Amino acid sequence: MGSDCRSDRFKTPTRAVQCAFVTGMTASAGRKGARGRIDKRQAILDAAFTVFARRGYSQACVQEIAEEAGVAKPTVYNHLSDKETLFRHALEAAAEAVSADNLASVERLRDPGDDLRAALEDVAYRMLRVCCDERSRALRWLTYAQVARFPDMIEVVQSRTSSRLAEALADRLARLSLAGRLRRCDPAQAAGHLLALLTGPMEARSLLGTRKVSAAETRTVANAAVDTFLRAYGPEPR
Amino acid sequence: MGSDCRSDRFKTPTRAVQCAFVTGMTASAGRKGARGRIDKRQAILDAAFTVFARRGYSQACVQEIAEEAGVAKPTVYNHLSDKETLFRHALEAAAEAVSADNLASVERLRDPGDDLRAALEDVAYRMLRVCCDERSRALRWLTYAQVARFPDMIEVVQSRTSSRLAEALADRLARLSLAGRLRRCDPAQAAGHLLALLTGPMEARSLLGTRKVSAAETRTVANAAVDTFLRAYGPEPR
DNA sequence: ACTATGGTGAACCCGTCAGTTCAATGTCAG
DNA sequence: CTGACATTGAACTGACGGGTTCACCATAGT
Repeated sequence: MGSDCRSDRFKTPTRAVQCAFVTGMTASAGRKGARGRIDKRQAILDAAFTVFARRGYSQACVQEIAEEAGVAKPTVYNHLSDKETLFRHALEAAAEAVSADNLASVERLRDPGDDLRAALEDVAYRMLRVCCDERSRALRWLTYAQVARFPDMIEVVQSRTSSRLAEALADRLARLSLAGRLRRCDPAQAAGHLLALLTGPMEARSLLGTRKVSAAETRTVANAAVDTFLRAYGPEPR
Repeated sequence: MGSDCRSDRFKTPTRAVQCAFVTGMTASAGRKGARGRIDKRQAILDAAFTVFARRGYSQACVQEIAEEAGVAKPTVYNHLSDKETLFRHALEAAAEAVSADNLASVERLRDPGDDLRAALEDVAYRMLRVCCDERSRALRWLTYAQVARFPDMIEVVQSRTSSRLAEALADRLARLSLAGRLRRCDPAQAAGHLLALLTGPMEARSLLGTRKVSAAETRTVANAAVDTFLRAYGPEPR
């Protein structure tokens, strides 16, 4: 069987690519059984996000996505009709994953303990980490970059990330306000302001994500934001 | 005479080419009748930004830029060597124009009068108007969208817009702090926080610029930001 | 062993578009 | 008038890439 067509089997199996990029799921090896098809679909979606994040939409070619997924090009089209569908599904999955991470961070405000400032600083740092990691950055970038082509994706992504995060944070701040640990205020506005104080300076420092920001620097940004936030929204002196 | 037409491929971008299109002009148009002595190069750069803003980089074709400028395609290549050069020059000019507008807004803080809050609200509203108008939005969008292809443009644009604005604002805040009208603080951080409080909520409301935000709503955002800012950075009660 | 299912590589069609060439035209300098 | 030169429309080249087709193959379930 060593005919010409089999002679190129020395291609490295890039099948073990990081599926964790989008889904955060463990890279369950693709047993080529009944589940093979599902694994492939997942691998393709993961690879799509990876490549789109690397090249941008128009520069990413389906061939590269196929290679990244360790799959042939026709297989890609077999699972997802075309490039646009690929893009939409990949972004939506990534948005969902980011959302989960964000909500997990905020949840820590449910029991802030005695030291509210410390709790806020902790949550702030975690949110910055999530908001500025590679996946999150790529997601925002891709969405923003393709406004002209897919304007509806803004709504899809925004609702799953910023909006959901702001709402969850507002919930926690409302409780804190009611408990007298923050002054009486509009919790939605307070949440918006806290998030702005965090992400705004962070984006400036990272030059829209192109420059690496150290953990210490991130902590500084987080603490400064919390300080300003507490000056503005902390409990009234009575 | 336009003797430099062919020879300026590598000419420095010296003259900040005023991208008039950004100032709200509508496809100004070198009308074919007036084909005498208009500066074609200017028209081409204006048209380039207009079309890039409309379609994005890769979707914009040089043919359309030529038509927008009222010029033939070879003429475009006669003035600017290729599409990339077109893009870089157009963006840089737009950044320069946005910078000028931003600095003009901040300059109003030089003599804030008796009512600091009112002065800040006025300046905040003006900055929001500048930061969120069509030209500014298109500029940020294009820069962000082409990070993968032209990573260096981030630096070019950022330094002329965000950074320059933040510095100018920090200058004014430093004076106010020294005059006892704000508490003692790091002016750079204060400026960063004020800008974040303004642009963050604004971007959320406008869905990254896709939704129109009314003047009244903009005012609300500005006033809320100033309120929070003054609570955090206002003069200490002593 | 047989067949069905889905995967595979390679070639292919086709549209788009950057960048070029060219002959013709318009405009000015002298 | 004439020559120099920018400009123009149109046609052309070459690259690139989305999407399809097809003949072939590998494995699973029977």
